[in-house]
Amino acid sequence: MFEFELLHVCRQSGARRGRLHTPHGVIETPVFMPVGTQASVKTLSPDELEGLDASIILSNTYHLHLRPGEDLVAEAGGLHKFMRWNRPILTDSGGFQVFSLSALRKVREDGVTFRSHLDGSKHFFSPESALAIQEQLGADIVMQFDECSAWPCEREQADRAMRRTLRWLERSIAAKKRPDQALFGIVQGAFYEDLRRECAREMAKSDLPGFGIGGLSVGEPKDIMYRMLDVVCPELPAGKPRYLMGVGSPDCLVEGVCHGVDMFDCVLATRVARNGTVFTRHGRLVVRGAQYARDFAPIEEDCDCYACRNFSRAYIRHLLKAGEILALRLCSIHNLRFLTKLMQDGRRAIEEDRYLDFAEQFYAHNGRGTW
RNA sequence: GGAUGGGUUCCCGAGUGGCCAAAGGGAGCAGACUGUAAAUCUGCCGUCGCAGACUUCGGUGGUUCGAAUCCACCCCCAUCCA
Repeated sequence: MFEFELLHVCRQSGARRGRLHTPHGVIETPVFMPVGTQASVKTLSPDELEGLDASIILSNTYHLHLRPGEDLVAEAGGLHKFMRWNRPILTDSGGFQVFSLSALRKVREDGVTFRSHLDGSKHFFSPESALAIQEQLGADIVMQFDECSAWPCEREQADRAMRRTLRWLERSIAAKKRPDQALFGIVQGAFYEDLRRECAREMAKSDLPGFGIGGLSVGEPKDIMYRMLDVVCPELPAGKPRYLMGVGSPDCLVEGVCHGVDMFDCVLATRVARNGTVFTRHGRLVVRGAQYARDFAPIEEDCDCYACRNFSRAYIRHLLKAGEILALRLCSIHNLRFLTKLMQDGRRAIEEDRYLDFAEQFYAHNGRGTW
């Protein structure tokens, strides 16, 4: 029901080309997964996402638990049916929300007590409850409840969070009931190579269908993130997918693939889109900027997305300035298409053993580390 | 023609003797954004500039140590009455 095929490893770069089989269809990897936190990729319909070649999307345990609640989603027939998305879904466990809403939480061994950002009410998440919620939601891939640490992070704290995450993984495995869902562990260890290595090595002992790499892209320099990937990936079984959580920008995706990553998700594309910035092969373009007021060219001349095939920068800028919702949709469509296309092109480059060339060509135009 | 209320920095609008280059919005410009508390947030927003200086609150003149604020006249605007 759930299977990962490692189809090819690029002889030039070591980048991996794979295929992930899930109950709701096949995912070609490397893949970028759009984020639909509250059972919706902001501003877009499922039809539009399919048109963008999104093969899997994310949703979120924490947010859906608070609203509308997993019982309601289950009553609706599960998340796929509820949001009318028939392709695969991955739900994040809420570990990251606990991390990013740190002011409202208290972490202990049994789990985390936190306050809802919506109404201040008190809630408790444990590895078992986070998994139980995800089983009710019914995603194809579910993530373990983990403890994410910050940048920078004291070694002692990083060590504690990493070991706790390992223990929480064991509890998640023990609590898991649905055989049709794939449970991914999440490698932690902050920015300490030995902690990362140890965590990955320990996790690799569990026969998991895939592995998340968490706690990265939380403010550290990119080189440090890449070094962590180089430490972690060799420890993970080659035949299982690796998911770099919360990443990222176009350059991070290109580079992440070089370091052995198969799956990515990030809100950046859709968030910056709503704030008037679009991705292009020549770097980011703040289409909201005054310099585009009379620019009647599309965002990207040869982009096949709906926004680029039909509208000019000047028009989109006008919509942005005027506060029209269409602007947010057009920019989101473009940015997501940019990333899915980037992955499509990357997959072909891997198959043809020229991914390094592909990456270098990308950097030549896009700049390295501009995001 | 008469009565009343008004004219403030791009717009709206507060300010009725010094703490005013002038509140607050809006618009504009720029920046941020990486497992989404985000159609959000931050900064700038009279001119030149390091300090600081200079010009500004319909116009002109006056009172005062000092005026966007008080007085006189004038010009506009709104509403009402003829």
